[in-house]
Amino acid sequence: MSEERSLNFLEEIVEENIAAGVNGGAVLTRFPPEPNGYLHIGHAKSICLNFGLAKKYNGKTNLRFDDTNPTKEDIEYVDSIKEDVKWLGFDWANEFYASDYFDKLYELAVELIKNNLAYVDDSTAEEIAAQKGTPTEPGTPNQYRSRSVEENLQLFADMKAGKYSDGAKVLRAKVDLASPNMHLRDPLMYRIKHAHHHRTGDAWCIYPMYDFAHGQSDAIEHITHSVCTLEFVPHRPLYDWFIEQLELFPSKQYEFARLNLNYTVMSKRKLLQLVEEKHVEGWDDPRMPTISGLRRRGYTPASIREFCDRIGVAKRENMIDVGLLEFCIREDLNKTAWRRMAVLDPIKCILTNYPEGETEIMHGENNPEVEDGDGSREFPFSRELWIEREDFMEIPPKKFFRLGVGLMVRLKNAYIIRCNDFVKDADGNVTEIHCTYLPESKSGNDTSGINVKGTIHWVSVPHAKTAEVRLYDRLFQVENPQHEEGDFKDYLNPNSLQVIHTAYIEPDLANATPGKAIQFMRKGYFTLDKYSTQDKLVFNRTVTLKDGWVKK
RNA sequence: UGCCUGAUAGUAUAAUGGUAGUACGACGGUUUUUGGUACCGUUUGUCUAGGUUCGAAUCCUGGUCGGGCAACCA
Repeated sequence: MSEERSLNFLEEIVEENIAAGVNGGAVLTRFPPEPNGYLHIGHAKSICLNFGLAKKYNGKTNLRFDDTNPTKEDIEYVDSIKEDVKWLGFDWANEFYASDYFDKLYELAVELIKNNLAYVDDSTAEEIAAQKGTPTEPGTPNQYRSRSVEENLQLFADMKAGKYSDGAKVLRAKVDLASPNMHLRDPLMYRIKHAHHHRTGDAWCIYPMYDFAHGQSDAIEHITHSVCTLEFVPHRPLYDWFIEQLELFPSKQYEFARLNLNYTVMSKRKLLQLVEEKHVEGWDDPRMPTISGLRRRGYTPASIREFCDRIGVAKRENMIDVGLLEFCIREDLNKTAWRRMAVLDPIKCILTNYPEGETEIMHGENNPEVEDGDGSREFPFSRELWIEREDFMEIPPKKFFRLGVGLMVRLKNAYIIRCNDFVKDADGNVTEIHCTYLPESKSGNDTSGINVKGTIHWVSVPHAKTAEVRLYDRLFQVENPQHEEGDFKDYLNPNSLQVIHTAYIEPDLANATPGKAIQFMRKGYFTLDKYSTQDKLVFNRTVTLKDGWVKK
């Protein structure tokens, strides 16, 4: 806990409420996803907020599925959402579904009809839209608005009984057709949908709308602080209206600005499109901003929570730089990831003065950030090594602390070598580098007295294992694809995935497991892909290391 | 141009009438067997015009700019 950290506006509201004794000082929040897609980093902000607020003030949080539209929802999404929330590290007090309340909601609707505050309307969707007027012109009542309570009661019962086809009738709240707030112009409460629901099956053919389900569900559960995003601000008067008319538990709605991350999209509709049109592998493609994508990419729950904490909460529209997310994962992984060596773009380096056929065992600590190195591992050294192609230059510029003819570097956890020569093929590509090693410079008992600026990673040729390595870059080429002209998909980054089919890795890496982060020294943080096999290891790059080396 | 809502360094976020601060970024340096990490330093800001006040990022008025609202979606 950082001392003297100032409160965000939601915490201020909660503290004021507690001080004033509202609801006896209780704090009960909820996280209310619709099970129509996978959770993304924006949901993580909401999850951290709702669970965090409750935890801070000794309250609880319910997980409630807002499952009032059976045609878009599926049990697959329910399962993934539960998995993701748990993975993020949160436990809900209760698992509820808006569909649990269908009977109760029906009763409440009947109550409104009895109080002459709701009516059955036979108009088509188009007619209703036209009769609602425009933002500058008031709506006009139709003939159905004045139906008697008895008739409405009967018609609504008939709607429930399945006497009408989809779209034939709706139930509307009788609020104010002239309201400057469009949401108050007799909003729909129920529509007819002869559709199978993933939980209630075929028990219902009428389903409540968001505005007549969400607030009522909050009230039924005695949610004290119903936290949602800014686009629901205009719904709040209606949220309050229903609760007042029905004299329910006084849940209150508060709104914050949703998370926007640059170089990606966050709307479920757009993410669904990317999946369906195969621009990505699936919801858990490591380039996706989904929780499952981030998990597969190698992000940790702690790093995502830290990110949500750092971005703060306010009511102002924001665009967070993805660099902050990357900072959070680097910060976490630097302290936990074991260091290993892997050569992604190999070139052969031959130590001409090292005996052929000889092998030495070298040692390296798992993580220098941890006391005693978090243990160590062994790896073989020999005459022929794979090194990174970019660690050699034919004509090295000033301050190039790597290899070039006449230059010396330290091989990590091994010897200092000097580059003497190199071999080119017919096309002018460098194919081999010839070096000599300094026998007295071995790591651990270096008596050479020589200091070199650069240290490079390497893997012994005869001992190396191979793996496929996937390098990910931002999904889009522009900061805000949604804001650009035309189709957002026109702005996809064609190089968001680079596959390296054969990278050479040190033998110990055969023991990698998905979710366990590894730092390929000098290259970045990686994790084994969830679909990797023993026969073909696949590593995903979570994030690069910060690179302070600027080429000129 | 009806209603709602917001505006503080490049990006976020504090300061709640009393010294505009913090983080990320960028730039420079020290340390380093990762050009990583760590540490140190530098950098840049109150949308605008008035008003109230000893004093305004904060309160008031006008303007400007951004976001949202007219789904039988949530």
